[in-house]
Amino acid sequence: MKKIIANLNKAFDNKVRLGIMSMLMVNEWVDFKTLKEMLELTDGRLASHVKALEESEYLEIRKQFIGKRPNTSYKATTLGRKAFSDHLDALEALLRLKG
Amino acid sequence: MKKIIANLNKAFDNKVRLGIMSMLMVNEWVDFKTLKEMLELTDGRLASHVKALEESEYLEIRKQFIGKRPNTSYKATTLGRKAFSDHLDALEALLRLKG
DNA sequence: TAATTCACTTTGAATTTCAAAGTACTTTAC
DNA sequence: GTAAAGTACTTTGAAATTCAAAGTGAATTA
Repeated sequence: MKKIIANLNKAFDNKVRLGIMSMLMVNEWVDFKTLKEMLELTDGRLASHVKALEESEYLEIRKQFIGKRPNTSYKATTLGRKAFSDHLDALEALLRLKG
Repeated sequence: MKKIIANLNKAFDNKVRLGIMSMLMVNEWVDFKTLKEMLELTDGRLASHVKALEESEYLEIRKQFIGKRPNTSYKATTLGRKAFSDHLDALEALLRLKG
């Protein structure tokens, strides 16, 4: 009857990071602009959170040019997917106290 | 295709508060000591988070004596249940991007 | 009478979060 | 040809959050 909240990952206690990871669970690569628009964020706020996730090695970055314009995309790493999935399991377990 | 994370409630981005609310969704009244043990928290940490939830009017407090010992219990208010439930719906919606 | 229980409050430091502004380079519009 | 807009940041600094640790006070059991 222990470890009720211990398995919740601190990396995902923030809305923005939850949102980013959710998007990246569905779509392989999502670019900066799309994330920014979908999650309704400022540049700085998004940049800081992808940076945090990158430092945890939960996502990887690809920089390229589309035409002449820079384009930066993000993808969840295997580690990131695992961590997020574990977090969701922990959340579910928490709520399964209900049943 | 908007409001992906806007409906997530800031009050529940913290593990401890998630844990407290989860317990209170299942059990009408839960006392301080039980919460503390179940969630493996220090007195101060638990006290600060129940205080925050109380200030949001998400839970109510009942103080009584059991025998000669003080006993403090908490219960989710209707507002709290609604807020938590909405938060979970928002979480679900977020993850339903998947399907 | 000393230690323990219960439920806190206070303090202070560390961490986190965020808006705002700045950077740098490119491209499109006028 | 210059001004505005696009892309993807970084920096700065202030505010908010989080937490451990220690203190409080009243009662109780050893």
